[in-house]
Amino acid sequence: MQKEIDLGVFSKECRRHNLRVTPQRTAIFRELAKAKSHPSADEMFQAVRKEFPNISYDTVNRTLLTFSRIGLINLVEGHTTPRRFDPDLSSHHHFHCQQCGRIIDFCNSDFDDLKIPSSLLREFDVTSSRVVLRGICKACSRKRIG
Amino acid sequence: MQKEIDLGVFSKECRRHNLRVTPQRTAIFRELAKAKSHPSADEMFQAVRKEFPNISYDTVNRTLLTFSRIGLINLVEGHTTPRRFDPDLSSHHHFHCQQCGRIIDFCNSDFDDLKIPSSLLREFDVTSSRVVLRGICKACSRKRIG
DNA sequence: CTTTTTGCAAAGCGTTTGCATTGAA
DNA sequence: TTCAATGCAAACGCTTTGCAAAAAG
Repeated sequence: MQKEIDLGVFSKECRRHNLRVTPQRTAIFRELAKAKSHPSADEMFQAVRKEFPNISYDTVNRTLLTFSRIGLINLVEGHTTPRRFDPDLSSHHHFHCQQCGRIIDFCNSDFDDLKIPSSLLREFDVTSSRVVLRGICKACSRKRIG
Repeated sequence: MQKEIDLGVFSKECRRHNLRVTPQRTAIFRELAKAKSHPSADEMFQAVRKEFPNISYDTVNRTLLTFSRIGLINLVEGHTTPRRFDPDLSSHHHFHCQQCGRIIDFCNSDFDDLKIPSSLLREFDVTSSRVVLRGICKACSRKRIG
């Protein structure tokens, strides 16, 4: 089940975004293909380091941010710091702006009533569900054009 | 549109969880009712401080964590630190365990095909959607019983 | 040769900890 | 009177910054 590593796609994407193909970036890209579900920058650093002992944490962290910026990987939403608290306990959904980071609430009754498959209910004790959309908010897309 | 403040519910919930009703907690609870969408601990600190000048950041932060633990408020998922990266670009969904913090991937084709209302598409430039479930994972619920 | 990228070290930001003091029940 | 909650200050974890040296194109 090992993901196939396509270095051609990698260097093409780099060129498309005017990024240089360095040994460090290549090593990080290779390691991502082997990565377990949702690695942190530090986990990636520890892994890449084995193949590339002189690489710095910094380069790994910056490269991961670069890769997520150009869409080679994604950032995963989580309940981490700086924490945001939500006093609104009623059912609602979230739009995350990839540009400004804002999280905007919206309501949608279809999304409130999602049927959670029984296979999932057997595996998890589910207490809530939410639809999370990502993209660019109105304010940011105006800035891009203007 | 000001949310109604029910201090009765508040003190009942505190008693139910063996938490003492202190002036600090009451002030924070009051302020939460006025809060704009997703305040951070520091934003809450700045707000509560105006009514309660001697309160410490610490108390505000700890109290917010306590409130979210007993379900008086929620934590909001976001793309914050420590960051987690996802090399899997194919459509999938997430289960967040509230106990251990793990994020578990699952696939579900119904969730892949959610119809995003055109009212939302007019407001946002949506690039991806995901269902995020919260609850307790199998491993953690075994620990609770055993 | 030019411009990006790298590695390092220091700074930064928000959170957490340990502990003595205070105060709710 | 007891035990939880508070406030403070220091420690901590992870990220970011500034910059000189190295390397890609």
